[in-house]
Amino acid sequence: MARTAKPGLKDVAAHAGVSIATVSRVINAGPYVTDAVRTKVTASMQALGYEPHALARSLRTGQTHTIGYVIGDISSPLFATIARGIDDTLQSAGFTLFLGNSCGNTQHELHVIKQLLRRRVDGLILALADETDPALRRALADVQTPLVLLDRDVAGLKCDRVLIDHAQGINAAVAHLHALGHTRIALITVAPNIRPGRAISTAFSAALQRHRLPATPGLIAALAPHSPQPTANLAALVQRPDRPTALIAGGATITPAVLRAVHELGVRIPQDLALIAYDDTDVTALHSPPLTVVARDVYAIGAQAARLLLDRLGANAGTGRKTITIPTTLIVRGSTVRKLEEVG
Amino acid sequence: MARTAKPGLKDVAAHAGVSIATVSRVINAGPYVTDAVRTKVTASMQALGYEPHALARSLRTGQTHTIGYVIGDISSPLFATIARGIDDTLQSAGFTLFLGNSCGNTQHELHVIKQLLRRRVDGLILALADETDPALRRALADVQTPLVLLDRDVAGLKCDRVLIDHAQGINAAVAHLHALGHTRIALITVAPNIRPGRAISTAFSAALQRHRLPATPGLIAALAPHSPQPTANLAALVQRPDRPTALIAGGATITPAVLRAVHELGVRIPQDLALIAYDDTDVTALHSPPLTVVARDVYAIGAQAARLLLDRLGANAGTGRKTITIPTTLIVRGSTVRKLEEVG
DNA sequence: TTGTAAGCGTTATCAA
DNA sequence: TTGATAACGCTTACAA
Repeated sequence: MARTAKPGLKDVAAHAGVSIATVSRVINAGPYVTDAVRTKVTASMQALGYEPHALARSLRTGQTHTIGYVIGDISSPLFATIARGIDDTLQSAGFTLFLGNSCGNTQHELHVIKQLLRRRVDGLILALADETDPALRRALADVQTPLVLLDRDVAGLKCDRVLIDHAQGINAAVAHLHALGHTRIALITVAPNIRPGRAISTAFSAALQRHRLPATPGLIAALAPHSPQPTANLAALVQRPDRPTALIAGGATITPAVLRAVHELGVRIPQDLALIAYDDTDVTALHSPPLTVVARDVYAIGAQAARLLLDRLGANAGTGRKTITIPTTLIVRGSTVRKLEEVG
Repeated sequence: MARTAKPGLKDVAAHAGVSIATVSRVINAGPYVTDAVRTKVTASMQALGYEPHALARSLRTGQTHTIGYVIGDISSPLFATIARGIDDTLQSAGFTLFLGNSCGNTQHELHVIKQLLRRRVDGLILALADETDPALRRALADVQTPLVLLDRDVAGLKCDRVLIDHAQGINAAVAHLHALGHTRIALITVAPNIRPGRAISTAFSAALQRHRLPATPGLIAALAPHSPQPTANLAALVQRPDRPTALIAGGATITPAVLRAVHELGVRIPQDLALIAYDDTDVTALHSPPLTVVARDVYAIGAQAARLLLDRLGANAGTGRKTITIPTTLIVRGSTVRKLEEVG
């Protein structure tokens, strides 16, 4: 009984005693099909366990109903939530998600993107590892497939984007720390070759200025992802004669690294150092003390990106790039304010 | 200059002044091609920016060089690491990963699996949300595509598997606690409708017996993923007259939930309760105190699963199901043993 | 309302 | 060593 090859349209047609065109019409809910024929064909499909061949269909129609999502660092705490946002939105539109991990390597990233394009994904959602890479920028410029960038800014590339309003959260963070009396505030954030690194640094400097706080040189550090440096960085910061009394860990991947450094060096939070981290995750929420964080609706990042793509693929395509901005907010917790029992 | 449609074999052939068959041979490094022709064709491909159409190729060859990875809970801390293990292994073999998230819903899971099969993935790696579901089991039985199960046990399904040796870690955990003088040990783990839930419960009971410890009823609780119950469960445990002095949180998704409950209830670790959690993640390592954990090589789970699949797809296919077992080890940290300064 | 047949971009078989 | 040509499984004019 075991059929070796999966049944095709032809087999169903033969079984039902109709032409393959008719079967195709039934499958695609096409017009001009008698109810009698429809039920007969449906029965045959069931009987044979027919499953449509998506590849053949795509070859014919030019649409794959797939979206590629490429991220530099799949172990980022944000990744899963963004992916869920994308996936949920896509599923409801009948699209399937294709995942690509570039391991932070731009060359590899380029390879993955190329692979996805060969599979003719209908769209691409990208969180590039390095938006400044010339080869990557050249390659992206040629891409005809709709693109959505996640908090990235590729010079000269016209495409939809979902951006994070880092300034909002960083402003609130600096204001909060200033209000608590901190004047020497340090920042450790990601490298400036992706937008978050630049946006956060810029926003931080601007905020200091606005609060008339000194922008002490050396109090801003930019890190490569998964850098082992936080310990060294933090050690250097803590040993300065004008040691900062507060630190902002600017980036979801930066946060665990900084926390490890904090533990290794025995720095007490918030007594020795007030700490504001990025993103409301298990790591920040379950920390002792719970961390004050700059938070954002991570799920929405994915959902909005998917929506942008679906919009562009739809009939209401529209022209011109669209940009969606996700706000950030400050959630105050114990890492910046001592608990009552500790104060008393 | 902007070509609307991507160039195909035909265009390259015309540009190079050869037949499409020759171009195809060049692309596939086929035999019987003059160097002169090869360079000429290669030049044409470059000039036109030719990219092979993976779908058309797959339709012809019957191979997609894609693997589907379906997981019940994409926000599990294990997911990313497993995916990296799979991806790294696949990449080197020229395969691309297709991601499917079922959100813990079996019906949705079935849909996702069907989608992937329609896209003709060459293999499927599954971490099912509920291995006991009859509809799912029936569907899987019909699948001709190679399958690899991740720590799941579907009755009657013959396929390769990567299993976790939970007994090893749980034994070590119970032995460790017993050695510290604990006699009333509780377990909170995942539901028994997936293998980890059953394996962990069974191993736990067996370990208690081996250590001649009482298997007090009510000290074992099984939870649905993302259940809000841990607080209630833990509260109930802590209020018992014979309250346990130690708790094992059996499952990577269980751990954060239990920690939240611990914090909410103000239970002190390890003074009020010794705690052993699952998996060496940021959450467990950065906790205060750092958690004693049952750990496993999570990356290897993915890597081995991918390897099983590649082996089965290769010429050396072999027959009979293969099972790879990943060991678990106990990493002792502060959540079961007080730090010196706290003791002194 | 249904059937016939062309073609989507490849690979692979056969001749030349 | 190369070229014509038939599939792969499907959708879609166009014919009937």
